[in-house]
Amino acid sequence: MAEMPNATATAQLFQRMIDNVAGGVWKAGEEIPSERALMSEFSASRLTIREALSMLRGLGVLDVSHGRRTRVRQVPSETFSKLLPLMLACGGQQTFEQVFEVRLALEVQSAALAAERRSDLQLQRLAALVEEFRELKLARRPEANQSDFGFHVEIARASGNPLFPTLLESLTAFVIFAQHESCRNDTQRIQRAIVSHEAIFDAIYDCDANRARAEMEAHLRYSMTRQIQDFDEEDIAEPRHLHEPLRT
Amino acid sequence: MAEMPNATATAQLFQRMIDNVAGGVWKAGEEIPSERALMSEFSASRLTIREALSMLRGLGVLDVSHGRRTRVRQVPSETFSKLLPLMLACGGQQTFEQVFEVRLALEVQSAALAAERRSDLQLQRLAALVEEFRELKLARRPEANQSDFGFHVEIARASGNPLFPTLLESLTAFVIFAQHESCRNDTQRIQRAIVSHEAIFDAIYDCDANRARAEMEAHLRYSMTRQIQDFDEEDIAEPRHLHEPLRT
DNA sequence: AAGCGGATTGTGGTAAGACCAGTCGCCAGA
DNA sequence: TCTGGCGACTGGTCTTACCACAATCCGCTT
Repeated sequence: MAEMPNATATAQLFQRMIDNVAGGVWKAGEEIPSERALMSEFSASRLTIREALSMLRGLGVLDVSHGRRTRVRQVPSETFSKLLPLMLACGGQQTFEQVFEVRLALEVQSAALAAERRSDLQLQRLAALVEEFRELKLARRPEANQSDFGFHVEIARASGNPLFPTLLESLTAFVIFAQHESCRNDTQRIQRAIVSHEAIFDAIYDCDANRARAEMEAHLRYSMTRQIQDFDEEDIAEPRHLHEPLRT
Repeated sequence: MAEMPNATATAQLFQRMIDNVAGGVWKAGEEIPSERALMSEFSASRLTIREALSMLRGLGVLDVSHGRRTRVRQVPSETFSKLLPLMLACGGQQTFEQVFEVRLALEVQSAALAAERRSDLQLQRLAALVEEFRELKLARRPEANQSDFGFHVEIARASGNPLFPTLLESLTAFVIFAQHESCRNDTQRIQRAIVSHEAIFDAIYDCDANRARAEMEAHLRYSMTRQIQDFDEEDIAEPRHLHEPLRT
């Protein structure tokens, strides 16, 4: 299938292992052979095996811990969270807006889908999150951002397409800590945020895809401009702190 | 910055190196110290250093080759391409439709942005791709699919946001080989595909974001339904071949 | 017979040392 | 001045050994 005779042994192994995962030979959630076993299977030294495994581990594909067998991760989505800051560090500037644009594309679509497909249970969860957000936000608690995030992810989940919440989580993990630094909490913004969430919820409640789309877009565009504005005001001197490592 | 005393030495090193990259200590495009030097800097054996470096390499952050010093990659965006198939393989039963839905979200948005931001050079390239696609498609050449793909990516590129082409390439690489299997080339479809491309191009030419959005959505929705239809007809028995390893 | 605890076995984690193979730069010879 | 080769880097790979952790099994105790 793939010929790469002039690549290093580690790189070849890495590729073969990727094929094993992508091709379903190593299934998600299951154990892969031990390093000693892989040595004979791939005819390589343990070091080389471990290097290739490390690359997989860096990608978040493998779940490897001391004493236990190594397993294939079920959902390596948080890799995006690790990767995005690095991409942004290596890439160019103006990346904050770029992430937001992608987020807009995904969320507008997922809101519309959620309006069409949401289950009653998901509706209940959304209602609870709207309420929680309102209370936290009015109390000016910092957890409001987390709740905000949860609301958006829950909508993505309600779209019925697991790719949306996965991608959204990765993108938002990058954005979220910037919020808690720079989000100014004047009364007007708080009100607007709460009302927006309610409007989005209502549209999904009514199964009105177009309204959900429009409300979500309005909500995101507003908060995007606000945050970029705050960001520019406060962090002109040192924009790099955007790239601090992310914690969950 | 980050305390993790009970993690493995490799994991700690990995994190510290990530911090170095994200924090700008190791700048993009520049060389990092040699492995022997890192040994004393981080007080670890070369093996441990190399494992951590391998993880970075797996993430596409480092450009390391034999004999030369290791450098920080400028744009590790293609990591997404490696990662997405793996995510899809690990995530479960993603279907064509789900991938297509995400693609729709991204492409509709990027078409609108392209209409607002496209440069003249990009417009020329798009015009050439429209023409190329028409000729290949009318001749029923299989390269038409590649050209089709190129047209869509070029639009994403014209959005001015590099995340769009990156994500789109990853998603489409996943879908594309299914096309050349199942794409039926009756005259009606060929005509419609060509006209759609031209309509999208015209909207971008006119800088009409709304029309670009609408045309792109119509185009994708149509081809999505057609392909899913063909797909279901032919491949009911074995939908998993979606997960075959991907080649460029 | 059933429950429990420690020894055994297997796993990944780390170390040190050695050698191979590319790459680059310096320096001597043409 | 140019050019070739030699040497000093670099990363790539292997070997061997030992440590730490986890699970498992077996024999002891109850």
